[in-house]
Amino acid sequence: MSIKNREMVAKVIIGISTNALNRLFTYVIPTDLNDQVEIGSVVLVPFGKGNHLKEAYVIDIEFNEGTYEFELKKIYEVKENVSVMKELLQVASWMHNRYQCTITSALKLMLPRDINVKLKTFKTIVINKVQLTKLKEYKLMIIKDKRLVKRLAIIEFLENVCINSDTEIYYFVEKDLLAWLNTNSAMIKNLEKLDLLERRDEVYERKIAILDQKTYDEKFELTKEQLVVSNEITKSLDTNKIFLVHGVTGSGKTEVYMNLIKRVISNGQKAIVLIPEIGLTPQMIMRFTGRFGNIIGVMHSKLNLGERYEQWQKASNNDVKIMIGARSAIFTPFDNIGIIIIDEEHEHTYKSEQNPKYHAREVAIKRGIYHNCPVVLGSATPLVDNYYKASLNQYKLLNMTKRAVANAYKDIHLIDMRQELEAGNTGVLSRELYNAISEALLKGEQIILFINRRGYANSISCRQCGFVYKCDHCDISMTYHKSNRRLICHMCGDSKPMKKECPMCGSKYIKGFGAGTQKIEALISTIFKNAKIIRMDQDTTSRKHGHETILKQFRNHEADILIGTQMVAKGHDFHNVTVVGVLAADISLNVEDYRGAERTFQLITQVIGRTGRGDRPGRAFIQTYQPGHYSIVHAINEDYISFYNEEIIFRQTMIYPPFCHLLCIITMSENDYLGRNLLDQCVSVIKNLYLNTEDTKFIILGPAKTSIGKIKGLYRNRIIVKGSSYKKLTLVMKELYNRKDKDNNYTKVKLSMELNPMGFN
DNA sequence: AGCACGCCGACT
DNA sequence: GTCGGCGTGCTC
Repeated sequence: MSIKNREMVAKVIIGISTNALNRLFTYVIPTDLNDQVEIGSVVLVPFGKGNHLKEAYVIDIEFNEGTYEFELKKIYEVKENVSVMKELLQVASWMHNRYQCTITSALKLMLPRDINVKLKTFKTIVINKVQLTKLKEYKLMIIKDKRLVKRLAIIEFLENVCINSDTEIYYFVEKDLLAWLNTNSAMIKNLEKLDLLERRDEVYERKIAILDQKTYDEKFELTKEQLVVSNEITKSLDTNKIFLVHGVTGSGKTEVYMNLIKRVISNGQKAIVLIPEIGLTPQMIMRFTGRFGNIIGVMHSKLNLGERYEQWQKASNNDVKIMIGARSAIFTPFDNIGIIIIDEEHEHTYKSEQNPKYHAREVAIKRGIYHNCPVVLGSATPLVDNYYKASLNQYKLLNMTKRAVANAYKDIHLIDMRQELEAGNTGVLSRELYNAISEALLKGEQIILFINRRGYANSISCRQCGFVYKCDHCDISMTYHKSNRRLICHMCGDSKPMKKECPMCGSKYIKGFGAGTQKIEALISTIFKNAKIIRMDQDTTSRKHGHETILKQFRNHEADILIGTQMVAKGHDFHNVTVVGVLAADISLNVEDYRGAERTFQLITQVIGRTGRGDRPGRAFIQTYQPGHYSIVHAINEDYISFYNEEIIFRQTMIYPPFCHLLCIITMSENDYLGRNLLDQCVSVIKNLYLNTEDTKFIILGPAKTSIGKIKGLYRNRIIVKGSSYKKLTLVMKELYNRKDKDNNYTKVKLSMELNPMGFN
């Protein structure tokens, strides 16, 4: 028998994301599908007792050696138009190891969500030169026939348009034509029978609104500083170096990105640009489309299935060469990537909160190695971890310290809320901020107020002296629990009693921060009764164009005061805003997370970056009970490096990342005791594990309740394992998952593990 | 994810 | 006896 005739089999992964199925299954490739099945193909296979057709992904193809103890089933169908590139198959397998996710769940990120979406088509009328001539002759034939007036009208219409067009072939959208002439398609069909025109199904291109909006900015010339940074990266375009661009707000990082991409494109390569959330940065995309036109694609969570499919296809077919998108755009099916850019790299949105809990930066670096292209991380407030890597020369640090465009004067006020209390002001607004708002309202100017609720927890602090209850071991704010009137550390589980007086100054003004955006909105509206107030938070922006609607209303001055969470602080320019305020900087500072100082620094830096952008001077007011805290002081002085120097010492002394990796293990269970018990088991396993060696010892914190102790009837408990080796911690994860799977005492307990999570809720 | 098998309690 | 609850195990 010749090799040609030997039967082939495909090794596939079934498209069901579960541990038990995270392995290869073998299917015969029917000879008639031989040409279609390739590595990376998406196929349908009969699976299980019921032989239900399931989606599967072809990982490998080999000859059928016939060494199977069971009868192989056959591949039923091959999906056209979709497949996974070989490089991305590798990425999926790498993700399985790194994040302990199923290969299927990783592969699903690399395919359009519903691969069955058909490209939408619509009837198009096509007329060529020959047909046009015939059409004219036909018109003369029927011109006197009174029964054919309608037909004549159509012909005249078509003819007129053709005369005014200078192409060889003429296209008309049938439904538009019918609407114009108030008729139906029967007439057109008759003309088709006479071969005077042709009706075709043309692919309908979904218009993605954002791609139609263009900003043509004249400024192509780079400033000296932009040029230095751009040249530095250009030198390394054929390496997989990682760059950290630390550029102050307004230093023009986008211009540098566009310059680099221009080079990459002219080399015949492609580019991926990640931004935190499309809804927040439409201007960025508009600038890109203005500069690069129709080779831009977008990919983000608010596109519908059809839109996603089309963008994916365009990337796959080389119709677009630059993909701008949120986290998932890192999986764009590009071959020959020349650069990957991650803007605002410090943003938490780059880490997925669902399985697979991947970090887009890590995937970017992985892809960068394959494509031998640079990865550029940009931020005004780099993640401490990444700045540390730059200090070790693992990343190449590039600085942009100058604003590209001169700014209006800005005026920053740090307000000590303890003094407000001393003066008898117990409200949410300091006198200074109140006055500033009143003045601005009188002048018809606008105000933005931030309430930084993210990561909010019921921390307890003294409004007279600024004291905050912190854990003695973890140096992190403790959380007050009403049930037993104790303060608990959600890192390690240690607790202490809550006293009625401040242990520092003895005052009675010791309590928690409570107000969310809604409550603040109500309070502010009673203070400024005549002002129109608009709120922007997760509740008000969940709809498809939620962000844009609210921001547009505010830009059109349909409201005087905008109250919002951190999302408001992102790159928006409101030229009529002259007052911005952070109502309680302490909320983000006193979170039960070691990143509280970092988040506070980021927030204040962003808020300050928003002021003085127009031609009017801007004023920023930062209210806090801890005006001496290094994150606040350095943010006010716009001094990242001093902040970093203090923060890195805190991380080092307390052993937090980047000086360790954190493995966060959570159990969720109807039975609180059972969940906690499983964690106790985990602790003893980890302590005795062969991986727990003297030189890289694990530090185990907890078990402790999570900050929200019970969600949907399930009690949540947690341990945190600190370790120096990422690899070892993934092996711990694997070991614990395996043991739990085998032990049927805990089938009712859900176990969830994540390495280096962005938050601790 | 499904589906079958099998073990147990409850019931015509 | 048998019906049906769900816990357990397997899927090329």
